[in-house]
Amino acid sequence: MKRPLLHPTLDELKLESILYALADPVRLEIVRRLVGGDCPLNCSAAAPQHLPKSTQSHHFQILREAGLICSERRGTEVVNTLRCAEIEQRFPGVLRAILAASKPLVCPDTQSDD
Amino acid sequence: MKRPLLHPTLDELKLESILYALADPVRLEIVRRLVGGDCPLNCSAAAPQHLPKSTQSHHFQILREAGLICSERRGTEVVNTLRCAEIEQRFPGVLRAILAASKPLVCPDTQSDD
DNA sequence: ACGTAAGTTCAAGACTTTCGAACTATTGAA
DNA sequence: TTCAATAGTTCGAAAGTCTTGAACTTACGT
Repeated sequence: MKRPLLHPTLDELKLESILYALADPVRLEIVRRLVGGDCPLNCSAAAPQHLPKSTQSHHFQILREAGLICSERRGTEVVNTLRCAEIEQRFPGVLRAILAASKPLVCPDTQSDD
Repeated sequence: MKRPLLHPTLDELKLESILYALADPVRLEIVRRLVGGDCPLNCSAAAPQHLPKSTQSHHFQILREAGLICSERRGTEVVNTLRCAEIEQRFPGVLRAILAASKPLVCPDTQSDD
């Protein structure tokens, strides 16, 4: 039995849930892939390869319920988009800064190496 | 037996750990109190009242190990400061945006935009 | 030395996460 | 329409994390 895909409204977004959702490396990677491309991705395409499907489903539920992504059933798949603008409106700068920080672009002359 | 208070270096900071630490309402509140005042606070003063001490200790450990706070023993207490500048250096804008978003300030025009 | 105050450690129960197995729903082909 | 394949969901169990009371440590003041 598939439940409807529920999305919180702008009002219902909680900063803590968003941070929690982004605190997991797998979920952060999913979000990065969604922000990267312009077109919506299905779950398997947005998730890292070889992630068990049950785990994948769990991660997407957390992202959706935190309000980070919008998921729509399209036939047999679920296509996902980042709720970028809404989150930016509610929590200005947060998602942007996190996404910027999440890519430690290895620029050997600007970064001190480890 | 009390273990030494270990702090990650700048290099060792992980974005995920920082987000995870801030994703808990109690810990976010602690961080807010630390950023609010200029002087370091001991654990009991920084934590919400009536929080069991074992829970408090656990939360401070998570904050410290994520690199968000610096804790120093001062006699019988542990005084804590936010590692604001360091985190800003490593993950620009992240902590600032989260703190700004965490308090829906009554005067929205006083917020500096990034 | 004693009592007090501030934190820490430990252990147990509650809760969460992960993942295989079984399941559902939609599509496309025969 | 029936069948197989595909994309996700649900369930259940094992492993892990969180919360908290109780017992402990450490430092301070008297």
